Amino acid sequence: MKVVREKLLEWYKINKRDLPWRHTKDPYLIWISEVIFQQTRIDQGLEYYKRFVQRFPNVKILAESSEDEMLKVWQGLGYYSRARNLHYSAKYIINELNGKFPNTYDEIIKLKGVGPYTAAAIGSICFDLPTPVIDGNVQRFISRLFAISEAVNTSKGQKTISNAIEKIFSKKEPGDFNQAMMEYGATVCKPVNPECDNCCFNEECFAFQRGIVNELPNKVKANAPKSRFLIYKVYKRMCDGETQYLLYKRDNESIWKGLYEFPFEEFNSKKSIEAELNEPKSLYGSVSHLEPLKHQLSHQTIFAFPILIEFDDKLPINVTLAEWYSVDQIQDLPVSKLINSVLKSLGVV
DNA sequence: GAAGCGTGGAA
DNA sequence: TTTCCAAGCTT
Repeated sequence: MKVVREKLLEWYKINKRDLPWRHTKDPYLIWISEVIFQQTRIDQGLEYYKRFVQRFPNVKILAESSEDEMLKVWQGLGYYSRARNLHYSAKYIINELNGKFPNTYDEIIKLKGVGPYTAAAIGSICFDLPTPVIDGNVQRFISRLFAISEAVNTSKGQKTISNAIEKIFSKKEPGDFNQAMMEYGATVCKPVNPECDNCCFNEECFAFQRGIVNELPNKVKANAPKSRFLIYKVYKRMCDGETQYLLYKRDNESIWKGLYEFPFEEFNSKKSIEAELNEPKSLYGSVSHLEPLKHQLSHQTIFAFPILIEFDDKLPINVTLAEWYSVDQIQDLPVSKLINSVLKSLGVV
């Protein structure tokens, strides 16, 4: 297996993509890059990485930023708990660790939002710790190389992958080796249409030898997303000559926590929403229907029916914790893709 | 251990 | 159009 290790390292040194975080060993910058690219493709996150480290170039500046501002930079990237955990951990590093980034696996993994993968990545890249990473790329590359048919998204399958990595892992160059496995999985040993014609491991790859490359990795299938039906209530008013909208910050919910949105009411079917919308009523002002939106999440399908409720005066609205924001103020509020679509249809953004 | 957490691109 | 997937972590 020594030959696999050396071929992979050699391949990486020649073929690695030129990416911003590959020019540094600053644990702060590596940390940011690793968290941004959790469950996220390079194409999708690259500009976010550049913006994030430009705005928050070190852990102190991140720790001193406001949550809203940091979430605004993260807006559109998804999995917002990553951003909130970064912020929390930055304050922890400044306040509890005297600003010194932890340099052992056990200390690194204590950071909120840092799990086995990210701790191993930071440790190996920044501190030469001999800790193998296991991400989606590695699971695919290793399961094919060793023809492992166990489901990789189970603890048993993870253990098998982990044992297999030990056979080829380089403790001498752990950072490069870890990145090499991931880079190979991302660019050659791809999920669909892997480039076996262009692969230097045809002789060593058990899946290739057996003709089962496209059957691996094996995974336990995810559940089908559940449908949700929401009416978003867009309250709009003129106040002192400026247009204002009523929004609130999601503090207690799990999804989109920390982001702002319009108050909503949930229904259990599209039919019940249509019945509600067809019922003519005007409590405080004129009501008009905005463009319905379908928003696909990994685990939910949201059917959103925004309605615009325009006020003639300053009648108070009793919505918990919601506040009026001017169009200018809304530009700085972090919002989900879905709410951003509603704001676009209103011409606010 | 299983479910929840975003978004966008590819097939 | 639908499905899968992408440098995972938390509860």
